[in-house]
Amino acid sequence: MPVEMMIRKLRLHSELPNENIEALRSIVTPVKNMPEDSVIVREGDLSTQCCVIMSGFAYRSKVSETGKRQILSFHIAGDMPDLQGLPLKLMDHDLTTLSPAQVGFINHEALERVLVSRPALARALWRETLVDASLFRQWIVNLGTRSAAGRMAYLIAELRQRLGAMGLVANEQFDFPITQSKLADALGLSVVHVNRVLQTFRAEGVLDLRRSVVTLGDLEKIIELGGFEALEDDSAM
Amino acid sequence: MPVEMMIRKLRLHSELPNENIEALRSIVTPVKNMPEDSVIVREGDLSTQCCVIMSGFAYRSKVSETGKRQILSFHIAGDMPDLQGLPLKLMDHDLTTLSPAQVGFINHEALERVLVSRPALARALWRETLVDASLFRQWIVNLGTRSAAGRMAYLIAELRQRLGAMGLVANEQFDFPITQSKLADALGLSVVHVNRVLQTFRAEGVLDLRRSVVTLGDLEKIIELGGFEALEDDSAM
DNA sequence: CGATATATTGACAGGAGTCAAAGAGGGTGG
DNA sequence: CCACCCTCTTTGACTCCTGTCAATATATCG
Repeated sequence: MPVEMMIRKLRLHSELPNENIEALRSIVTPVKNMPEDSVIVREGDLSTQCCVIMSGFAYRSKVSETGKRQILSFHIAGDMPDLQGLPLKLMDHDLTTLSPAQVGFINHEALERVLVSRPALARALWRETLVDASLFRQWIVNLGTRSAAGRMAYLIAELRQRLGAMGLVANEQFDFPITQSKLADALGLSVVHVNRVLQTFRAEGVLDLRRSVVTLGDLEKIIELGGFEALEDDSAM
Repeated sequence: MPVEMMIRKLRLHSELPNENIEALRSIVTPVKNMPEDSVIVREGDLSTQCCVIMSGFAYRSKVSETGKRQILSFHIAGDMPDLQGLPLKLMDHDLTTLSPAQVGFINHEALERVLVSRPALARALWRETLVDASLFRQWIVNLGTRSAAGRMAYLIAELRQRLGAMGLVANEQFDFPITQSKLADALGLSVVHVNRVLQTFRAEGVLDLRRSVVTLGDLEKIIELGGFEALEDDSAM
C-alpha cells in the first residue's frame, strides 16, 4: 500500500485525523510506473497536479546559465517533491526520476476542494513544503562550508536519516541508484573529484557507494565528516 | 508608513482584498528600532511571533558543526524572514539584523485568529514562504555552479532586483551595509578572496561595494557574470 | 587620540578542476 | 554466446582557483 508512505511522512510533523487522511487518499490517482530519467515536471511548466513518490527515487534540478546542472535535492518514497506547485504554479526547476519509480498524482483542483473544508490538512501540507525548505537551507550550509569529502558524507548521512525514517535502511545499507556524474552535479564538484572522494571512503572503510547501493562502513566517521546532526524530533509542531 | 512595504511585497504574488490587508495591518505591533547585529530569533527557539522588516537589513544564518557560519539569505524592507515559524515553530537558524533596522512583529496567536476566516490570506502567506524557498534554491545553484566572481555578481544582481521591486534602488546605486567577512560567510569564500574579487570588480568598473553602498558600474557584465535571469513576472500565481 | 574592527597585500600551499586516455560493466543484436 | 557499443568509472598529469597565514594599512568610534 504505497500511499501509506506519504501519510507516514506527513504524520512525522503533523497530527492528522483519519478523516483527513482518507480524503487525501481518495484523490490520489492510481500509481504510474515510470522508468528512470523520466521528467515529471519541467522548469517553466504550470503545475496542475502534484506527485507522490511511492517507490524509487527522484531529484530536482536547475541548470544555470553557464549550462551547468545543479541537483537541488533527492526524493524518496513518501515525498511530494512538487507540492509547492500548488500555491505557486510556475515551476522554477525540473523534477526527474532517478531510478524506475512508482508515482502517484493528485490533481490540484481536487486537492483544493478537499482543502477548503480541512484547514488542518492545508496546514500539514504547508508544513511539508517548509520542511522541504529547511532541507534546502541545510544544503546551502553543506555547499558553503564543507570540503568535498564533508559534502559527500553529509549527503549520505542525510539520505540515511530520511530513508531510515521511512524504514528503507537495513543493515546499514540502502539503495541509492546514482551515477558519479549526478553526484557531482548535486555536490557542486567535478566527476573526477567525486570519484577520488569515493575511493578514499572505500579505502578507509568509511562507506562504499557502488552499483546503486550504499554500504555504511563507519557511521561515526560519516557523521563526523558530514557534521550531520540528527534532526530533533518533532516535539515542536 | 513602513508596513506598506510588506503589503506591497505580498501583492507581488497574491491578490489580496483590502479587508485582508486591514486585518493584517491591525495586528502588527508598533515598530521597534533595533541596532545592527541584534539577534531577532535564534536557532532552537520556539517562535511565538513573526517579524516584518520595515527598514534596514537582516540576514539568516546557521553555523555548521565545524564552527563555520553560513549566511543563508539577506532580507530587506517588506520581508517576513521568519514567517515559516508560524507553521513550523522550531527555528532551525538564526535571524539577525545586518544594519540598524525597524522591525514590526506579529503575534502568532493573533495571526492565527485572523487566518481562520481568511483562507486567501493564509494562502498568500504560504506563497510568501515558498518564494523564500525558491530563493534558497537559486542560492544553491549559485554556490554549486559558479566561481567566486560569479557568486558575488549573482548576489548583487539578486539584491538589486529585490531592492528594485521595493523601490530602493536609485541611480544604479543602493544601500548594503555589509562587511567583507559577512560576504565571505554568505558566499562560502574566504575574506581574503572576497576582497580580491571586489577589487577586481572595482578595477574593471563592474561594480563598487564600499562603505555600505553598492554602485553598479556595468550592469550587463554583472548579469552576465552572475548568470542572473530576471524573475518572470508573476502571471502564474 | 588610542583602540578595535575592517580592509588590503603578499607569499605560499593545496584542494579541486580540466584534459585525455584507458578500463569495466551492462545491454543488445547477430 | 560472443562481439560490439555505450555509458560509467578510474587514472595520471598538470593547472589554477581559492584558502591560509601573517603583516600592514585604513576606518570607525568612544
